[in-house]
Amino acid sequence: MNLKQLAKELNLSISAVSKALRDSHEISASTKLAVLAKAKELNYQVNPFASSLRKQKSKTIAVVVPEIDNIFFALAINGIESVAQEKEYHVLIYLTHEDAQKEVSVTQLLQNGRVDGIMMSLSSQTTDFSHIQQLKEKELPIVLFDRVAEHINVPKVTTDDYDSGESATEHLIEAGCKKIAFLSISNNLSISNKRKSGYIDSIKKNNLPNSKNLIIECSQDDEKNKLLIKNLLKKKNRPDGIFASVEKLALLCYEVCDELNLNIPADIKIIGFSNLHTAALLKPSLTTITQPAYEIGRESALLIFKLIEKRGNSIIPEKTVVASSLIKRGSTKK
Amino acid sequence: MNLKQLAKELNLSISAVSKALRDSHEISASTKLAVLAKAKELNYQVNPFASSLRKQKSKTIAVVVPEIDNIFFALAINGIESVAQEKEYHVLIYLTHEDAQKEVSVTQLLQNGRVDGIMMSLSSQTTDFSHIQQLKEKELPIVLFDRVAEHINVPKVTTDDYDSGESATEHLIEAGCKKIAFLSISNNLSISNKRKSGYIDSIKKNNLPNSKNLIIECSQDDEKNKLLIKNLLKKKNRPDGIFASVEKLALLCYEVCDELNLNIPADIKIIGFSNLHTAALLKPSLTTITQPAYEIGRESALLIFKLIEKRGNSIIPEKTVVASSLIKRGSTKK
DNA sequence: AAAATTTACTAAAACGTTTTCGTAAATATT
DNA sequence: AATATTTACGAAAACGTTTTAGTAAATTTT
Repeated sequence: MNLKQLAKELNLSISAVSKALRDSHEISASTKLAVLAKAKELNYQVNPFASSLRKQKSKTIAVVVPEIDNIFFALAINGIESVAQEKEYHVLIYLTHEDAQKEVSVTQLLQNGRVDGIMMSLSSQTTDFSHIQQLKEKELPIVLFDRVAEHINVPKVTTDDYDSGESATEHLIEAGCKKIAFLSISNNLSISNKRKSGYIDSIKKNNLPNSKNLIIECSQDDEKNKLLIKNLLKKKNRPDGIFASVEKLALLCYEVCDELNLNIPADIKIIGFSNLHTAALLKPSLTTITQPAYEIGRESALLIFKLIEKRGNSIIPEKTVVASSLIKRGSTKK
Repeated sequence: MNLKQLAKELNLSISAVSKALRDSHEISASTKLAVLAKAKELNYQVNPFASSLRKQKSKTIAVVVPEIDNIFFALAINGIESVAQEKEYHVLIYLTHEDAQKEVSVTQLLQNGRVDGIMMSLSSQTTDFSHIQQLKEKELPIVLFDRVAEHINVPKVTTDDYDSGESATEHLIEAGCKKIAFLSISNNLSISNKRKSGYIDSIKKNNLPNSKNLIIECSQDDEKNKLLIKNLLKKKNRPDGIFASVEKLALLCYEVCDELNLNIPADIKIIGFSNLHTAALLKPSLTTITQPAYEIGRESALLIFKLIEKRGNSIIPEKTVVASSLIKRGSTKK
């Protein structure tokens, strides 16, 4: 069922029917009624490709994320989808699996008009940002969220990573920690680095030991990460507090403490960025910096639609920050 | 940059260029080379809408799920995406948020050719399946996964819910439980009902009390669910084992036991369907029936592509079952 | 050497919309 | 009543591809 057939049924021209369907003022009320009725009767639906081809609009946005089996990204996508649904847009999902090359190829794939905008969270392996710059130059709307590239002037939505890094560290200090380690996930990632800066500055401010040995550079390989953490905690003068920059590192700490028979929080206190539903159910419950993942998703989506619908005058903020919240639980009890 | 411009640059006709790009035998090797080179130089990319319009193929599949911030669906989507990437297909995501009405409207939305196939996991509120039947009649390929409708003859991919229900119950019995409760999530859901059947049959086979009072019908409202569970465990002759049909109900049990000061597994043993990363980190660690979520996603995707690429002869299995595995942990220790 | 076939292309239609432009008829203005 | 404007529609172009049908020229077959 297409416009041609519908028009024939109605004894009208294709253009009249098309106009009637989008409520054009050129069409009389009675004709509109007839068209709507017939369209419903015959279950007419606009062909999206013909429409997109003609209008040069896809009514679709892309979400490019490193992984989806990570509650943060799942929640962010949830937020994005909620806005897309309001705007009657469609959402395409692409996973990079932390592979910079795949990120580039997806980015190139999306430059053919398939989407009206792209929302992306960078892979931890991405060190070159020219593919992002390219989108910018092609004037394809893009918003980076959470894992952003600092020095590229595209709109970015993040949480207050530096501040949260500071307050997480302060919280450990208040809980009595004297020697706090920081678990970094990747030197490529803005989130990791900003959280680290917050940590370092807080350590300095409080005149605590600011040793490079206390900053552990972890990777995507959890076996290796576990070994790194184990070695850290096996040392004679091991730290009495750990600040994990991402969820999975905090969980690895729990595993290692189990294996080394270290008591949390008596022997060592742990805090980590996390959106884990079960943080409160762990023993001890895990003190977290909980990121506003859903809101970050929503904010990013609202931004991308601002860019898509942009009229000359509107101002798009380059940075949007949605605050995280520190949720104190058992793992940092005095 | 489109075919027209590219053809002009090459002093060729549009059709020659189009054919060269898809390696047609009608075009000489030298011309093909020239076309490929120029296309690369000018960064020509096929317009997907023009192509889809002409070919009546979208190169896109839709995934319709009740929620995404649920590790099971996240993993399933991961599996689906891996196949889609291999096939160079695009993946659209739609969330129904357990709303039957939204499920119907999404289904209708997708009947205009936007996708070549649909993979769906039903909402817990869905009781009428005519929208699925409609897809079937429109010959729009559809595969149901995990949460399927039993009596509709479309391909379905699930785990061995009945068998797993049985073995979960047997496991509790072997661990010494004499009075086992089952937490159902929705009477509309095949997964819940099949797991329940496995439970009931196992209970009967072992001559244990088969009381309706031991089957708790939970809902989407976690406050209410918690109350139901609390009431169950407050009873004088409370059960000594609980089989939670879905992850979140198992977690609620942990919360309730905490609040009621019941010791797991001494006072009560718990087993639940779950894909939780942190199952092993809970105290005690949670015994789970772990579903092959990623594989279910992959299988469903492979099936949808079989349907999409269907040649008259190929046979599509109506039921595909991927086995779950029982992972014994602390919550069911003798 | 004539006829048949193959090669390598071009022209044009088709996919189904949307939108611009044109125009009779109806209505309003002077 | 003559002119201007509005109403309500239709024709046709355009979006960018893919594919069918057609055709000179080159090659092969008889």
